Amino acid sequence: MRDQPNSVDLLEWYDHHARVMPWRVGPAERAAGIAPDPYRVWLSEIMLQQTTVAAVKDYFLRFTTRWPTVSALADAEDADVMAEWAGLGYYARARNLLKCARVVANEMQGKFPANYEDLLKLPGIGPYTAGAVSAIAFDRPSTVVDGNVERVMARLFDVHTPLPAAKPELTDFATRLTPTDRPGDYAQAVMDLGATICSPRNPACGICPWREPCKARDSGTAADLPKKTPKKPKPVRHGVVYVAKRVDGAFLLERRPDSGLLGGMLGWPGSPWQEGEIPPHSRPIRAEWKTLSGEARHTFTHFHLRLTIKTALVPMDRSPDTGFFVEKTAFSPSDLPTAMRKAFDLYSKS
DNA sequence: AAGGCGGGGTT
DNA sequence: AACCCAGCCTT
Repeated sequence: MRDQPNSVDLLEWYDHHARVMPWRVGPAERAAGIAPDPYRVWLSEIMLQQTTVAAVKDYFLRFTTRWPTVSALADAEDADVMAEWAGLGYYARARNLLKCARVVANEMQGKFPANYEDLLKLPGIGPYTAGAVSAIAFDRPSTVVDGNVERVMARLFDVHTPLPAAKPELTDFATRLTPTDRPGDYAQAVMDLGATICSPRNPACGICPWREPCKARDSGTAADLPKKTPKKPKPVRHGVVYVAKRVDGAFLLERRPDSGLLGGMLGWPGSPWQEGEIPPHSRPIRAEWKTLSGEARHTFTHFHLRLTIKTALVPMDRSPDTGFFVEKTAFSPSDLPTAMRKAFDLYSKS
């Protein structure tokens, strides 16, 4: 009879192969009694939602340098936090990040709750993040189920049910494997295993600490798991944005509404975006508009976008119908979400 | 239960 | 150009 997967085997592997990351307290440090800072664990886990480690690194370092504590972040201006988050995507995370920081700073004396249920109540914290913060920051035996863990469980137990229907079953397997000894290291170990050895495409089964008990390795189906229900094709939407430069170098921008696409972010004023023809709309300021050749292309979660860019140079004394001028010294393209930054890049090269 | 919500990487 | 990855919230 084949052995069951064993958390001790995984932890032994993790002790030698843990990835080094700016927010992580490694196994040796933890064994020496060094506890992680819950603020840094929480911030990193919010940033890591749907986002790779490589993309998060620089953002994490900038955020923690500028706002070293949850109270410092709670006192920040909304616009500063949104600008610092620009380019990382899923901007509701940044709005919820601030909401959460203010609850923790103002109602919890700057201390994050340690248990899963209380963490789950906070804005932007769902089942995954509640488990991750509870396990990693407070060494509680919470079960952590992210995409890596789903993949590892699907392979270990050869689950062929497609996601997301398989989620409860995979969570159940993950729960039964979670140890009470070193739960924080274990949570990071399963995710590291999924990110390195048990990777989506070419799993390195030959060097996997769980190769013996892995049912999918047994049956040769590892690389085909987990199954996923097919996704819908993305339609193409079209729109116009207006890049107005005042003669002193200031640019005309608008603050997008908090709800919806790119919510709370700066952007160029423009038309709505839709399939087919560009809908009727009004220009943000009276000027002689010229249309640039070419389009800025960007793909969102559920559609492709093609933006036509119109530009104008406007005199000092003219006031906009929409938006506000941002002084030359205060404007930075890196404050814009990527779609808007691409539009600016096209304008810059014209 | 289903769909909205980014961006980067790989093929 | 098409495909892959993937957690929280709202509806």
